[in-house]
Amino acid sequence: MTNPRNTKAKQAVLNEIANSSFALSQPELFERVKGTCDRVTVYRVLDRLVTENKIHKIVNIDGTINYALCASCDDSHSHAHDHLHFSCVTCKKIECLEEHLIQVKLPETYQIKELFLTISGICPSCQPL
Amino acid sequence: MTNPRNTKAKQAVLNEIANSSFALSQPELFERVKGTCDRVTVYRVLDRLVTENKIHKIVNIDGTINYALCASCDDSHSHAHDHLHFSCVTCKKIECLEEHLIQVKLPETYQIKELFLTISGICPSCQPL
DNA sequence: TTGCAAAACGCAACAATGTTGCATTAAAAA
DNA sequence: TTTTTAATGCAACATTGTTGCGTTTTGCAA
Repeated sequence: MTNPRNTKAKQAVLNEIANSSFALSQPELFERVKGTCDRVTVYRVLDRLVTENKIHKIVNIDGTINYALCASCDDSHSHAHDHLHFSCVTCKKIECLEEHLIQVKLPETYQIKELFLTISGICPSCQPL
Repeated sequence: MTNPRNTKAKQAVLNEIANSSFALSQPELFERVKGTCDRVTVYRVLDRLVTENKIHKIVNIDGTINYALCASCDDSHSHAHDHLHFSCVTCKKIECLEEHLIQVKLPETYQIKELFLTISGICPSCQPL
């Protein structure tokens, strides 16, 4: 295993992700760390952070890829994302709902590896009165 | 409401989707109807078919977008895709498992619109002995 | 503290996927 | 058959992501 390094770009990207209440895409992240590093670096930093289990990748319902911290995750175990994501159609934010675990029964001829559940709708902050 | 027309391109695309046992992406579809119509037309045809509720869009776990018929769907009702998709890590094919409906309970502060569940794993055809 | 190996970076170029504008073609209704 | 306008082709552009390579910087170790 190679030694990961702590660089300015990595810190900046991780910081933005950590301080955001919702998942961010690469373009959104680049916008926020602009000046700190190159566009390509953001891609590479994100790949590394995912590999290091610092962040995880969320595919939104429209196919866009977003990144978020995972409160329940630490470096010591591999990621098993059997929790769900909520995607708000109003504010477009993506939340992890880690307390909601998913269980599905399939015929035994299917071997399940991972579950990806995203629910679209209106989040609490965007509810009309 | 405008009148949809039945064109060669539309028939060709729909035909490929109907004759495939798994969901196809735009590039895959274009490859299969090459010669019949332009690349851009495939995009437009797909948009129209989705609007007309003839096919539905599936976002795969890697963010790629695929299209499939929905056996249980007809033109008379709006699409509610509360069934799940199985994405095989071996053959890369995506299947609709329409018999498996999903039910999730969230706090009432969340207003649910649609559910997107994709399970990755190994499909029956790709199981090792 | 300084030197060094390689991890990480910037930049340029490229690739894949999707979108838009506009003039032309062709469905399907009159 | 004529007419209307949905649909197409083509060219140009936009966005997102990738690759190669020479240069910089980090973290370790002398």
